[in-house]
Amino acid sequence: MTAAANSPQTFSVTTPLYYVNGVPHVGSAYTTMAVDAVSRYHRLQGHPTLMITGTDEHGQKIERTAEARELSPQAHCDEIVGSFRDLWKQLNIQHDRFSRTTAPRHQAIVEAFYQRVEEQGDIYLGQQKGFYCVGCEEFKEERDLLENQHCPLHPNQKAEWRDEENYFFRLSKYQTQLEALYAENPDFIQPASRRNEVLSFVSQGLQDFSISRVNLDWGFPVPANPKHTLYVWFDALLGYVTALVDPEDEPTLDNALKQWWPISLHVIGKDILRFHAVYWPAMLMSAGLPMPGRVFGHGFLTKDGRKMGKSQGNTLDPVALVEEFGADAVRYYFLKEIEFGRDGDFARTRFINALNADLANDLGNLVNRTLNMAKRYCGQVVPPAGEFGDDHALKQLGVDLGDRVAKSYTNLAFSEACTSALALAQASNRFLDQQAPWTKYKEGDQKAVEEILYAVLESVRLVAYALSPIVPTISTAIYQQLGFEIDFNATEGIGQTAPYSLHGQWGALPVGQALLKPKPVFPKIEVPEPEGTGGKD
RNA sequence: GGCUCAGUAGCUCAGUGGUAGAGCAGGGGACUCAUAAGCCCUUUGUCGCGUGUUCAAAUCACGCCUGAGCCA
Repeated sequence: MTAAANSPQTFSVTTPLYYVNGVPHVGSAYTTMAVDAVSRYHRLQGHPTLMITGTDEHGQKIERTAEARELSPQAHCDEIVGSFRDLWKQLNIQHDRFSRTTAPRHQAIVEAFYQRVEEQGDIYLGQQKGFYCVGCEEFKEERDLLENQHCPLHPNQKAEWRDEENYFFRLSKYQTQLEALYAENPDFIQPASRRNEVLSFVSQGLQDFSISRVNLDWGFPVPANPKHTLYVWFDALLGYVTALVDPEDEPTLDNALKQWWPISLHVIGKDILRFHAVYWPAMLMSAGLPMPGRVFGHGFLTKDGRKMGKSQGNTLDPVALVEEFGADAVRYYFLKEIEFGRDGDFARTRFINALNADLANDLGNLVNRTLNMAKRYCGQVVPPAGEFGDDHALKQLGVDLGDRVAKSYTNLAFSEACTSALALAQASNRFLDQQAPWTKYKEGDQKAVEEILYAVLESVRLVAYALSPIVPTISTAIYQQLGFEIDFNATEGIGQTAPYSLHGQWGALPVGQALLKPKPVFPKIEVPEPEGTGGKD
């Protein structure tokens, strides 16, 4: 086992590789927005950052879905992959890599990895009997099935009886090592509630799991025996490794691992925790690779308090949502209103309320009123700062905002980051009303007006910067109105043009900088008609 | 069935021994730089139910109810 190749500052992070059974749902968007936000934060810090997303395209379920659509599996996948790419573009996701498990280079990595595991004696041929749910791509215990062998998660599909030869991975061998991993790295699985789940699962004893299927063509053949097709999860997890290979490099394990391994953080939905927190580390142990830094299992989304699902007719289309409200609104709602790690709900009125209150009223209007005053009272340039004591209402909050927010982003506490940033905007509104620069201006106290406006403009800047990983377009609009030529959506160099070490501090706004004409950065969302289906029953 | 977590104002949540808080929504007021916005004030709670421990419990213990999750 080699030492970690990447430096402590390097940050590599993944979303799951999404299963292309259908077009992306809002849960995938949620994970991806969170990963994008934390990646953007690390780029601001100037850390070498690699943000990985992609798609998982093999398995029986894909094969059958494609068949039902009268398409080849590859044609089906290509089409769905397109809809993922489109959505990420609409949501302003800055991924560095998009890993597809059907890529030929992925096969090379999978074979190399398989060989290492096999050389460890961790793969053997065995017999697998049981009911198989194609929906889950998993064998089920009979007691876990409903009547007539229907899977509870896929009640419209009957689990299929299988009695077949499968290759197995010797997971049982790694029980002790896994338990040591969890004990030595208490933060390996987050949040803590998820960690407890995994601990209790592992403590019950680990069984080897099957890593191949017969009667399935859509996947990679098992190298030692092409009659078998590699189990979709075994190949999907390795998509993270494939993603690390530079596009111009040969797809070898060495090339994959040289710069970005180990992955700093895997962000996943809680449904696939076991694969990432148990199977995946064991596979890596077998292959002799260093462990990833963290696995974070976030919560699920509901809509109007109910589970989402096509069969219930209760879905939330992320594409429609972005088209209606824009990327920043969607990003802000999910990252601010839901504590990352817990389950959360989407409700339209709550969505509109939150955005109007925070982005339009507290922040947007603050920017607007302040710039208007700077235009009117200070010749549309950043006025002289004057001297601020440490007891200054805004400076007091502003001086450590950068550090607090940094901590929040590191912990994936996006909601907390937003609340901290917003607190400065709210304090600024209060400050303006207390100081009433419009009155002081009429009284001819120009110096006081300038000091007040500088403090507020600087606060606004700091808030915009702190929120930029979450609402990059709004932050850019604010920054540009403040006279900066900085674009938080620029794909390169943001860590140099707007480094955290400078812009994350109080006082980075240059005196005399020319301001632009104020223009609303986030128009208030008008509610059409309160008519209709209220909470009556 | 076993284990875990949650149940606090209309909504989202904080509060882990000293008789309840925040944000949003709702109501009222003063102001005017502003996206009718911001500011100030403000209504509402058997803190899921019951029993117990304690001078004192939302907070501890036990039981129950409801919801969510894990148990390959």
